[in-house]
Amino acid sequence: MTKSEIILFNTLTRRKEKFVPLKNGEAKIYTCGPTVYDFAHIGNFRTFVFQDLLRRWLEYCGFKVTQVMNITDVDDKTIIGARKRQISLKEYTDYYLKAFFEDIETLNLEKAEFYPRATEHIPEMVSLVKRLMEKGYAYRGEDGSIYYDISKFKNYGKLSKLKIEELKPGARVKVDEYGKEEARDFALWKAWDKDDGEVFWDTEIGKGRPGWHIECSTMAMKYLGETIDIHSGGVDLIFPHHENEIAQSEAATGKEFARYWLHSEHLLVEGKRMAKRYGNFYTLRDLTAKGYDPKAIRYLLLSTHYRQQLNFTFEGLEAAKNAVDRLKTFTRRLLETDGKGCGEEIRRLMTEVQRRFEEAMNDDLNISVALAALFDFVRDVNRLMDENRLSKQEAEMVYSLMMKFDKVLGVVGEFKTEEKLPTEAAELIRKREEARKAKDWVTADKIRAQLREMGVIIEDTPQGVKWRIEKR
RNA sequence: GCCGGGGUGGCCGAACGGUUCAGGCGGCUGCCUGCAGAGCAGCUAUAUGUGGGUUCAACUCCCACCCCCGGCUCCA
Repeated sequence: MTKSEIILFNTLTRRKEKFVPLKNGEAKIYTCGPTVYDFAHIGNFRTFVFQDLLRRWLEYCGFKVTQVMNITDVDDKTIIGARKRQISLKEYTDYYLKAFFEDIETLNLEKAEFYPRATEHIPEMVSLVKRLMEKGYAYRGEDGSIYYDISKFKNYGKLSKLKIEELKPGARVKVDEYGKEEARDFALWKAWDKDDGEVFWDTEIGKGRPGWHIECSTMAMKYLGETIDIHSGGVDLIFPHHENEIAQSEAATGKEFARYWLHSEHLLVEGKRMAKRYGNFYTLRDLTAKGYDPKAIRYLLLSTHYRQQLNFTFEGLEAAKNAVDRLKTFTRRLLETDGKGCGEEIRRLMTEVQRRFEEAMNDDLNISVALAALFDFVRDVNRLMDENRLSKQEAEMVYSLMMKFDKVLGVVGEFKTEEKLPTEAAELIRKREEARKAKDWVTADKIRAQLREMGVIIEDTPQGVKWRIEKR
């Protein structure tokens, strides 16, 4: 574990706080996941990548992380979607859930320990709703739905810093649409109506389906306990979603629900809010289909501090790709290095970069500063290699360090040194060398182009010709 | 209307009351190279939305204004 401590910005207090987990050395985190009604878009992934970075940083620091990411597979959008396609809710959400898991892998997100689905936790939700009714926090509305009476929860608004009284005149509050007593109350359990079709559960509290917020309270407590260390999601979830989760959970248990609340800012695309009507709405698949490298996308989403709005542009994506290439090229070069050795200097540089990287990340995941430290290091070590002053053994140490950093960043990946060169490529390289010896540059360049077509990249260096296979 | 966040070089993006404005990307020049690639070195004019103020010193603090983004029960 790193000696210095992790500082995180807690939305609850609106200040940076030292992270002290409930249980020494363990971090229990709940990260709000996707509603599986469509392919997730890059805005969603900005948040998921942030949550991944958080998780990886905690692990780097030696914490045993238990992460829960919920899967919302029953709500208005999923029900409507399934109905449009005339398939069951499960069939519909399974499809998008599978796609989500594929996307997670594409973006190199570490797997959470649990991905609970709302529909698989109905009994637990029902019992939480019952508990809230027994304690007098919930009531049944005229329509048969069960609502949470926010006036009963004295701390309502503590996360979003909204005052109940000021919620009322809000322009977007639809009054009297349902059978709630107060427009601001929210549904714990929605009574079945004909638009729900076959989607309902017959339970002790009636025929219907759960409200949105109850799943998170229920599943967080089931897998992580009544008080969790960190809860996170996009800023848009602060209100009402997270506020309501607090109200439900804390009313039921009388205990603090989550100690640290972390929220990531939104992503803009070309300076604008991402929306289908602006034509700037992208899923991960849209981008990979255009040929963009997932590692570059990950880097771009990662490289801006999570509490800063991130402006996603194709120019930026191009830049991200080049930055990732620089790290990759550097790391690969380490494997081929066999110089004289520089002794103390490399140790000093390694100590320095680790110190800077860790200090930056510990400060509320200040990734920009951490990356700056990393790139400084890359430049310094490149210079050592240029001067033939890095030994094989030293290069191996640096390579291990790069892998350690990449365990956090997830953009470089391992290099396989013993990739097989196809025999025909080997033959071409031999021919090209002959041509070069004879200073027949035309033939040499032709063969180089030919190899490139085959996906074999040739580089002439003072140490002889080097090749690598570039998969596409 | 109420409440937040932000405006930094060609682009992205840190920092902070005071050493060179970090780092990345792009462009240019040089070194290396048959060329290319990679790398290194240097350059990219007086950067911090505007106008005031505080201070020996402000991008950093204060005031006003302009603009952008967001929250105020769909939303990552």
